[in-house]
Amino acid sequence: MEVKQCSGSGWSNAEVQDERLTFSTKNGGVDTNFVQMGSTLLSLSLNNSGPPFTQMNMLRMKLEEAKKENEILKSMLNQVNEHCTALQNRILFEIQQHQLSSSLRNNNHDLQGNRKDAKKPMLHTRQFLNIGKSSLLDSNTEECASAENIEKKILGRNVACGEGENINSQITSHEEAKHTEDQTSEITCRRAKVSIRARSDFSLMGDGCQWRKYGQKTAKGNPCPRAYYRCSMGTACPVRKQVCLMKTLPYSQADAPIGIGKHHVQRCFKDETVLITSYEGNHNHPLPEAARALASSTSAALNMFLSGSITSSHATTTLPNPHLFSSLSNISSTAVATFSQSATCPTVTLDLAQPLNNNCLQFQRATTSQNHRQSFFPLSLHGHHPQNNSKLPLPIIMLSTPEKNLDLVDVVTQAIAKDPSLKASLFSAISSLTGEPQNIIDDNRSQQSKSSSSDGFDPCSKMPAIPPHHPYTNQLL
DNA sequence: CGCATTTGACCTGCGC
DNA sequence: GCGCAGGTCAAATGCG
Repeated sequence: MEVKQCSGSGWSNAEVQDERLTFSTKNGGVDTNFVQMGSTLLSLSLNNSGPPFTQMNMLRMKLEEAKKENEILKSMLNQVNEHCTALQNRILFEIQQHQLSSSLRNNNHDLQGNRKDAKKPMLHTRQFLNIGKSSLLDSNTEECASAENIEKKILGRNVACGEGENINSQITSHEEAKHTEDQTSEITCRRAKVSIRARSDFSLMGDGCQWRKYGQKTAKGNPCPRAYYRCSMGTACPVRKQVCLMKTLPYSQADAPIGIGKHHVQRCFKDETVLITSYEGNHNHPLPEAARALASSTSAALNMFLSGSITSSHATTTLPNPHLFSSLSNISSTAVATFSQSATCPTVTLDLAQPLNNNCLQFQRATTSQNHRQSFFPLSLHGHHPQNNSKLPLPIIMLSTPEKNLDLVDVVTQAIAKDPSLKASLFSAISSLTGEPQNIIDDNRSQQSKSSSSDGFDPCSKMPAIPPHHPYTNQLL
């Protein structure tokens, strides 16, 4: 018996996968040709032919088994990721629902005293929901009932965005409910916006997605036209992207694209080396690896905003994800995320153009006043003062305040004491992240002591941070 | 010929 | 109510 098919480089994949081999035998001049044998026989035969074949075959079989297991694990991981995202979305909207109902209750109470003032906080929520003309809040006497309707809408949106079309199909029996859900789903997917400021030598910011340009407009007072792109990777993908063009060049004159697809030049008006790209909506299709990382971070940033700061109009934190952003900005490997409640929609601005120290966490907050008073709290990520080798590392205020190099606790305590809204906002944000009420100041100290003793603990973790492997659903790219 | 971009018209929201 | 500005549409155009 001789092994008919065994190439010099080894067994073919097909043969190994089928765990069969093909043999040719000659028995008394009668060629039995190719006989396919089971793996057991094969193993015995190979044992007769020598140890190298047996080991190689065993290794290949193990490799195939590992591959199969890997595939199974991959699919399991994808499922877990999807479920995780669905749960995250559910939590977010439950929080929003809670905040909205609280706000409505407050409004109803305030309306008895001053209706105009009571309308203001609702405006943000309403704008966020984009209820617009069909406002459920127009009637004073119906506000309680309207609150219930809004909550239903939010719940429907929760289901729509968190669990996708499967859940949608479960409630098709109620046509009106489905219509409302579709609307609210669209609302959520379209209204929240993530803007990225990135310093780049290239004319295009490759994000791994395919975009189709559908419009261009020149903004008043800005010589740079703004271009509008629609995601063309999926059918009817709702994601849109807009950029400010430095100049209107034909594609042939533009720099070579980094990613897939073609884009126009897009620059910040004040700084022509800065690209400003705004994303809006959620992809309804799987993303390529290149786009997934950015999508996960932008969605994480937005989740931070939606989960903890929906009632505040402006707040900033830093997203420490150097691997992700290094491809987008050659200056800074951190992103300063600015959360703002604009007139039209909540916006998260990831500023990669700021020349920040990589080891610094910047926390910025502004009041809800029109003046947008801002406080900067850049914190050392590694928890120690660069000029102080204290064995007990404490984050230090290093910049932007007159009280330079004061202990974080002292300065934050002062800042919180001076600004009740900051205190409330911090409390809300931290509570939403940890799921439990917290004493900010006390926990700050305890966390710092924890951080000094635990490996890999990031002082940022008390701030909204990007999960290491955020699923790519709920993307914003 | 098909696809992507361009560009003027149209729509919509907001401020006065 | 009106005008403005931003956003979108869709026919025209260009390119491979």
